[in-house]
Amino acid sequence: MEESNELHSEENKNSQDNNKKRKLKTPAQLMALEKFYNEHKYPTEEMKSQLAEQLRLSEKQISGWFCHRRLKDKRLSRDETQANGRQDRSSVVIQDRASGLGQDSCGSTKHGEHRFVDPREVESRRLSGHDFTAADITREYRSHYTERVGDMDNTSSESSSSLQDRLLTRKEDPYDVETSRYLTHTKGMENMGYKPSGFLKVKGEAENAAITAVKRQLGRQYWEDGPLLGVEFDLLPRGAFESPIIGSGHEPSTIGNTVLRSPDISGVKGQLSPSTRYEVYNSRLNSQQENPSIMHGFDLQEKKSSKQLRQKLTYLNDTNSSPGKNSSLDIYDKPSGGISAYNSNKKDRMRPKGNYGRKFTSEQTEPCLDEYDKFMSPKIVQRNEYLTSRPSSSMEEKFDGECKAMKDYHNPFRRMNSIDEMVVTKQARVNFPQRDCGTNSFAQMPPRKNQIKGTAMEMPSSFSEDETAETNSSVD
DNA sequence: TTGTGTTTTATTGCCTCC
DNA sequence: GGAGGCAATAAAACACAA
Repeated sequence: MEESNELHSEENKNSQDNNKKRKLKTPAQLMALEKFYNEHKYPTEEMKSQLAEQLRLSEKQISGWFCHRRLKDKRLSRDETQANGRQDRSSVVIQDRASGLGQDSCGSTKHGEHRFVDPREVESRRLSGHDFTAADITREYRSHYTERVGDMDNTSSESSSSLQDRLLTRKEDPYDVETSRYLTHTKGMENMGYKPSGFLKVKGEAENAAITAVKRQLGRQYWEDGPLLGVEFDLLPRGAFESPIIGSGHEPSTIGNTVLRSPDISGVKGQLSPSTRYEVYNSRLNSQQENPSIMHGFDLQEKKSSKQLRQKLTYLNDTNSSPGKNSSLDIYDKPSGGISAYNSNKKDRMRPKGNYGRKFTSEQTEPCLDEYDKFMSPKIVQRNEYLTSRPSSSMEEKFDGECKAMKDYHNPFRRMNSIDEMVVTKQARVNFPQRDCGTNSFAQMPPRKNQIKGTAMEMPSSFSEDETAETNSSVD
């Protein structure tokens, strides 16, 4: 009895100690959470549960993280609003569109000031009245409002969710594909009990109609793809983005024959959190890529460079890895000189910062190659290979195949649907045993049907052939 | 090495909705 | 009343400059 009490007190003590000290999320967990947050600001209970299980966190932690993440969004939103307080409405819209953080889709019903239009409204409309599949919704999200939703959704507002989503690289970011696939998997959605929550919960159709009406009114003031409110922007002079950075501490990196210049990220590198940096990096790149009008001054080479630059940055954002590292712990805990050529001086050197550079306690174990890491890893290697020395075609094929298989293989929340899928999964395990992480649910993820071969699978279906060819040519 | 500032995480209380 | 969410707060972890 005494022994038992002792044991209990010991456990309590341990648990208290464990609870007392906050534990930092591992980079992989953060990335997964961020990615998930980009897709679902208000995850359902089941989603949280799944996420918690897969990230080896408690549901409480998950809930708390999402809560704080939303607060962070809101705070950023407020800051941006204050910083741009003098801007007129149109400018605010511009800023909102560009920053991706200008709006918050706070689910609270008591914060009317933040009641901006949210993708969940679209979601709400669809879920409430129309028989759209989850894939449709996902396409809607994934296309980042390139499809005009009533000619206003992409102009009047986008939530930080969708914008952050947009901020994330879509072609390169493996999470993107992965979570997207999760979203597109209707069955998975059903399994997850996908349903509107939070903000969406309290939004009735009448409200949607009202908001939509406002959005329409606002939206009409904008051109579909052009400047706002009739403001003409001068085309950027040719080479405007070719500022002579050389010699100013930003050393260009060379990939093949293409010179990549480090983006002007020194200003944001200083104090931004990992996630924020992640957003900023991508927003800067995506802001160029998303808006075709900005591309006026770009010739093909520049576009090419931009793509490669983005790819490089994505690589930098996703990892601080060195080649050959498979585990996320390796990736994040041991930043190596693999990118030293890119950041040579001290000020701009790409060192891990924030959580990316944080040490993790010994008891804080990384989820054993959760789906994100597992399937990210090959790409990391691929990118690194690509950046340091162009991979041989066989290398490419190898990684390509691996990536494809891994992406198909490690699809979170997907469940076995058929024997065929199980067979394929088994095959995938044989192909990539080193990434098989035991009986983790992710390890049982069946491959995806309708696999797309090669790099094309990394692209949203909305991408044109030209872009596909272009991307391929950039690789060439 | 140290002090300071920032970010992240955990906790608590309150509010709203069902 | 319970669940879910937001806001405020404290504290830990980290970055950075002196």
